[in-house]
Amino acid sequence: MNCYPKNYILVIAEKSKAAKKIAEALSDKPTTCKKYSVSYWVVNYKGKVNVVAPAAGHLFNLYGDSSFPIFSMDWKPLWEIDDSAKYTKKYYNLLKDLSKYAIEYINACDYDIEGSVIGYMIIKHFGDLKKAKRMKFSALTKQDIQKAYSNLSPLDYNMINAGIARHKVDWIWGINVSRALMLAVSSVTKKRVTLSAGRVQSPTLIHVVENEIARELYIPLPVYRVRVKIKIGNETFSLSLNRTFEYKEEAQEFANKIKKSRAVVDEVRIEEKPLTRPSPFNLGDLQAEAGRILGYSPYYVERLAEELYLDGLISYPRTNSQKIPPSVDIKSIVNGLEANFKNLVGLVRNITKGEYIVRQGSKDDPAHPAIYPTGNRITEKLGIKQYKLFELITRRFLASISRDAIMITQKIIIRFKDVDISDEITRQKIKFKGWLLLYPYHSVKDEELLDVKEGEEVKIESVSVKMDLAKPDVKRYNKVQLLKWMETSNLGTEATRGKIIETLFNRKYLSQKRGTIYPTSLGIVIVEVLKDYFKDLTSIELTSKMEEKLNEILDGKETVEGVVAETINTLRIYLDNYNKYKDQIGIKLAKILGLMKYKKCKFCDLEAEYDNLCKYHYNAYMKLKETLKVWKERTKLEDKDILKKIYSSKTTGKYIKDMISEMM
DNA sequence: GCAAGGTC
Ligand SMILES: [Zn+2]
Repeated sequence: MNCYPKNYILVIAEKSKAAKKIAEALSDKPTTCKKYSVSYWVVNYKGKVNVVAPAAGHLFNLYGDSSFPIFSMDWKPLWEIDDSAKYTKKYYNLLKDLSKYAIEYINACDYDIEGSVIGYMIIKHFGDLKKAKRMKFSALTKQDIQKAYSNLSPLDYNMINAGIARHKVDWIWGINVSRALMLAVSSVTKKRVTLSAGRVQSPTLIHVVENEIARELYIPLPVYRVRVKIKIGNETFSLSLNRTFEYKEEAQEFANKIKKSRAVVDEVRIEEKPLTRPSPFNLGDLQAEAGRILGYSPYYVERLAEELYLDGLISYPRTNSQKIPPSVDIKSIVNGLEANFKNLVGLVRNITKGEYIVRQGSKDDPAHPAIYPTGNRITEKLGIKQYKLFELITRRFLASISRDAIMITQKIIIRFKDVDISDEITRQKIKFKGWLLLYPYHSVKDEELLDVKEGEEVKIESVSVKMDLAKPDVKRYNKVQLLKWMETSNLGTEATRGKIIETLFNRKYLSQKRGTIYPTSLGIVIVEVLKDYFKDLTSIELTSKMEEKLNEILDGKETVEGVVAETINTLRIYLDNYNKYKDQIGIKLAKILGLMKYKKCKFCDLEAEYDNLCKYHYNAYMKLKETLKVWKERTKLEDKDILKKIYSSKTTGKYIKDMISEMM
């Protein structure tokens, strides 16, 4: 068919892969055409000529001049305003050209608010909104696409407006507060530094900072436990009883009672339990597992997965879904994988006898299924890191369609008759390995069961009291754990979480040591400034409130103008206050950036506020004094010995250790 | 130059 027809229906897809799928669903033999080195397709469908052409995500973005504050912005071609998005120019030009001779437009972008904006902007700038329709599909399968094509709706203005409001709210908050921070510094120092704040990045930074401060102020408290060595038949076991005591005397008293008690095997419980196979990956799970197993950072995983997707080896990776719909032909995917993963395919056939049942996860996505291998064989040579990720995705997919493992657990309940206390010994054995063979990245205990019978006598060999230190309930984060926190806090999307974490590193708000994330002094001060002057931006509630507003727009109860006006009003109040304290903020930031002299804390780069200590080290000192009293009461030890014990514990926070080093 | 969101 002619690549330059006239009077056709222009079908706009969000990306090239989707355009191709749509064309193939509408025709068995779509004509592939190319312009500006971008492929598009011409098909005849139900007697009409359709041209299916791709965008590349957003081709338009918000732009405003460099004034401050700034509340007016316009949509501009992305390639004009962002040097790193020059590649969008060819898609822009293609859609502009193809719009000229179209008589109808169909927005066939992903069915979510961003997809609605992407298609709307293209039709608005190049085509005719009065001749536009929306196509709604939830999977890029032939049936879904054909069904969607025959049930076209008018343009979904509520969704478009919700998307536009999202762009504007983020832009207004982000650009203005970022400029406020930078201008505060430059007005005091005449120096330009890049600083930023935003709806997603700022609550994420604050979470790291608050977590870190709590962790570095941690002081373990002593607890006492009773350990019992017992003998059943010829075998000895060591039990650490669950009960904990604050005071050594209490623990000793309890230990004496145990020592005098008789003991017996009260019950032997043997159970068979499935160890459920995992669901297929969504992007967050893939980033978590690739981090845990391969040591890759979340953003790197997203980039590699994108390449595998473009190579045609895996399905679309930026998805939240853990489900694979029945329209996906699992059998032929497994057959296809045989070329590159002969052993794994052999294993999965063996385990399942060729009957594959996907273990569907609970999470879903409006536009895409879970990540799975397409079954295409590797044609171009993959780098080793890419190959490892592909193998991980393949193994996870095969595990998800295989069978649950079966575990046998044995619980031996030991009862100390005279004190009426029970404890247990547990053993577990793998009866059927199932998916564990395909996805061998969990250490699952496989032990022999014990030959112990109910009513058997238990000999108490020895009883002792041991001091333990309580474990902290705050843990430092690595990138993957931070990304998972963002996910559960509903911050960012699949495509942006990894990138936003990298932004916090690029701003030098965060640093990393052996994989563990620490906030820098600059990060800590940025958090202080945001908490004092732009409180809304410090909370994840800004996102949930925004989403409520977007839902109101979706329900037709609110408008873009209303939401934008509300944002501006809130921000204006903050900015009025900011103007009063601008120099103070600038000085505070300039100091930590090394642009002004100041008196540093004896132990860190923050400003000394209490004699020669920053407020965090001062807090550490106060807390240590209080905790010392508790320790003394419980252990009856000398201060010096207590400090030594606290200092030598791995769990003690750094601020606390700094203060102890001062006192010893 | 600065956000967050698409996609490469
Ligand atoms: Zn300090």
